[in-house]
Amino acid sequence: MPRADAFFENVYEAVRAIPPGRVATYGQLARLIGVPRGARAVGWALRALGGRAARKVPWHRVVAADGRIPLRAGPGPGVQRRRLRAEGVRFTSGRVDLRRHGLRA
DNA sequence: CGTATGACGAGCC
DNA sequence: AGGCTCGCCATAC
Repeated sequence: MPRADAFFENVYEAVRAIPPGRVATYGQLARLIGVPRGARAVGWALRALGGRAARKVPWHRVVAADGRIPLRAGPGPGVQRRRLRAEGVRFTSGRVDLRRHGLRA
């Protein structure tokens, strides 16, 4: 059972569960870990992700609810976009096509 | 212990 | 459609 401070771990675990070629939104992840309104907190957790730990977590598969990539993400939005593209994620007008790559049940 | 901050989201104007 | 404000959650100070 989850410890009280397992929030970050839960976030990372949820992100790790995102298959290549697919993306999830902050709010969606928050919901998966049982905190429906914790989208911002999820962002906090990912931000706390150091470069070292970032190697184990596919943070680039996390985008905003509208499919757009936050400008303050990781090393830079360009990196994230490039990585997603490398996984076959399609972009439409700078936005990820969530209907096609969104995390679905 | 109260205030401020932030890789967000939904609602309103 | 686009932009602004308020609300939520978990930290930092």
